[in-house]
Order: sequence, then C-alpha cells, then structure tokens
Amino acid sequence: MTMNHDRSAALDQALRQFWLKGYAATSLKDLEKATGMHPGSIYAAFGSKAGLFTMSMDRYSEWLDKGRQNAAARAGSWLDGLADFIETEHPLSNDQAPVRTCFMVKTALELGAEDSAIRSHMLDLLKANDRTFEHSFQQAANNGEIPRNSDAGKLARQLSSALGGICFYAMRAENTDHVAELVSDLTSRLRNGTF
Amino acid sequence: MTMNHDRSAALDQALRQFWLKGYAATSLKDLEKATGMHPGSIYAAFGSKAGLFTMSMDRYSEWLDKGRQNAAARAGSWLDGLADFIETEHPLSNDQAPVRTCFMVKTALELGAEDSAIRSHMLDLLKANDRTFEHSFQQAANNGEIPRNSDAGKLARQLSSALGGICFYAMRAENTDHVAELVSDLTSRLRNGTF
DNA sequence: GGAAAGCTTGAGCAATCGCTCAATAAATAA
DNA sequence: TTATTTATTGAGCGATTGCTCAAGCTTTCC
Repeated sequence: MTMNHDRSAALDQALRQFWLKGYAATSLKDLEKATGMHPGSIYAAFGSKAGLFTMSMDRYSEWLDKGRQNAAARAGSWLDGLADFIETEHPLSNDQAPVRTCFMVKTALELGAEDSAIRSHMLDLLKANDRTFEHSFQQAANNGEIPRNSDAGKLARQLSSALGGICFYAMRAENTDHVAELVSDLTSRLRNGTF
Repeated sequence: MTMNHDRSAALDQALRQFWLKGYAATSLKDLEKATGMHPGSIYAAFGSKAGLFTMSMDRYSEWLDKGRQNAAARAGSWLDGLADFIETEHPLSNDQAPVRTCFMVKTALELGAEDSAIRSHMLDLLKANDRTFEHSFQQAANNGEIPRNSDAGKLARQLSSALGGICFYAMRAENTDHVAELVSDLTSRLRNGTF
C-alpha cells in the first residue's frame, strides 16, 4: 500500500502548518488544506488534533537529530559538530523552514503553562535534545577541546538557552543580518572553546 | 465614577489570563471569569478581544518600564541598573507573575508568524524595550563602565536575545535553580562589564 | 420628585470548532 | 468474477467561538 508514503508527506505538511501558526490557532480546516486529507482520514490516521501535533513534534525531532548527526559526521571535533549543526542544519539557518524559529521553542512558549499530555511529551523531547548537547560537551571535555573538568550539563543548559534566545530574536527581527550575527557570534565562541 | 479603577483592575486580570494561556487559547469566557465582567461590558470597555490583548501588552510594558526605572534609580551604575532590573523586577525573578516568563517573549513566539495589527504593535513595544537597553549600554560606555567604543545597539540585541533564551528555558525547566543560575550568570557578566 | 444619560446585563446570533459515521469507492482475496 | 476487507468521503453533530443589542438598572442633573 502507498499509504505509508502519503501519510509521511501529510505529516510533513501538518508539521509545517503547526510550525507556522501554533497549536491553538491551527484549525482542522487548516490541516485539511495542508495535508489534502478529509477530516475522517485525518482522524483514522492520527487519532486527534493533539495526536497529530504530538506526531509532528516527533517528526521534527527526528529531522533535527538527522541534521545533528550529519553535522557531527562532517566535523573534525565535537565543538565543531555543534557549531556546524547550528550553522547549517538548524532551522535558524535553514530557509526551508516555514518560520525562522525552532518549532520546539515556539511550542514550549505557547504551551508551557498548561498541564497536558502534549506538554509532557514536549518536555521529554527537549530533555532528549539537551542530552545530545551534554554528550557533545562531555566528549569535547574528554577530548581536551575544553577543560576536562567542564560542567557538560551546565554548558548544555546554556546552549539550549542561547539557542532559544536567538529563536525569539529571529521572530521579531526585521533585519536578518542581526540574527545571522547572533548565530555567528555563538558558533565562534563554541568553536574556540570560549562558550 | 469608580469605573476607571475597575477598568484598571480588570485589565490587570485580563493580562494575567493572556499571559497564562496565550492569545489564541484564551476564550472570552476565560476573560469574563478573570475580569468579572460580562461580555457586553468587555466590548464596551475594550472593543474586542484583540483590542483587550493590545491594551494588555501596553499595560505589561508600562509595568516593565516602571520596574526598570525603579532599578535604575537604586543602582550606582548603568550596568548595575540593568542587572538589578533583571534580578528584582523582571518576571523571570518575580513570583507574582502567572508564568515565570516574559509576556512579550511568549507573545512574540506565539504570534510571530502572522501579519496582524497585534503583531506590529508587539514589534513596536519590543523595539522600544530594546532602545532602553541600548540607552543604558550607551550611557555605560560614556561613563567608562565598558569600552567607550562599544556597540550599544549590538549589546542591546544580545541582551534581548539572552533574556529571551532564559524565558524559554524557564518555561521548560523543572528545576528552578537552573533558571536562577542562568540569570545570575547573566547579571554577573553584566555587572563586571564582560557581557 | 422626574427626565435624561450612561452602564450593566445575559440571552442568543452566525460562524466555526474538533470530531463522527453511514455511505461509497478502491484494493485485495478467493 | 464475486466476496471481503480496507480506505476515503463529506454532510453534519453538539459544543464553543467572538460578539451584539434590546431591556433593565443606576447615576446624574434640574
């Protein structure tokens, strides 16, 4: 059955739609237009609006992970891997994103107050993302790229915060150069071990 | 007429509600409960949901400005003024906020994609906020607290981004200490001129 | 007191919300 | 082919959305 491929493409389009307008402001009519599916099919395939959103977050995270792995494979060091990821694979630096902001950051700020299944799934994904940052910093420390007694967990938290900040700034900046400057300042500090 | 006082209190409560749940997810029923007003009165006083939201942003900005001026008046230097503002007046450090995040940061990420009157008003307020940062950095440079040829505009952009990042992190952190650490690292760097 | 003006009230509007399901079409099995 | 399973369709459900406005209530002024 060709269903799997269709379903995958539909999920991509749903992600784009949620990414653009957020969870609450995206209606099922929006999702019907984006996916080309009818309401019944959407519910047969994804269960509910909340379920589709959860699967969109998963899809986004897989996409991010893939980019991170690509960057790490290319790079000569762990810190370069992080910097390359941000400069080439992250939505902040990627024109094919529907909005120049991380979907998870946008979602965290939209849904951070309520106590839902969506929120707890979001927190899990963000935590998993932080662990990959922490792992890279830990390896960089083991490698001597940064002091061996560096606090990898704290560095990961700082990187998560710094990236979130640029994602915020990118949403309000009329001047794209200013965003690029923030990104390149961050990656420079990463590369030379002064982050 | 006592109306002005009631209206002011109602606006505070509307702001709290929007701050908590965001623009799209807050219904008029939520606003009725929060303000204690009936639909007709809300529309007589504020025009529309969008109008009430705009006035809530204005109210929040005034509140922030007041905190900034308080901090500046207390502080012995321009950089201390910025640091004090963040440590004592900013919602990140303030327990009476409905969510430990800046209302404008949350709003920017929720509404950053669409092209509405609300968004353009939000951008104006954020820009005005940045100008106060820039002014403080410029005065700090004139004062010799930081090198006299410092780029105040760039420093303001970096501070806006850094604060936005902590606001993002605060929404996802289960550990409040981690947020406090990010804040104190930021203010330390501000105070000793290494920001 | 009575008249005029302003405020508050809440039932209820049209539109849209997320979602369901009997009917139909397409694909697979026999 | 015919029988059986699987996928798609879209009209339309009850609930909720942002919002209106005629009716009632209070306040103000003469």
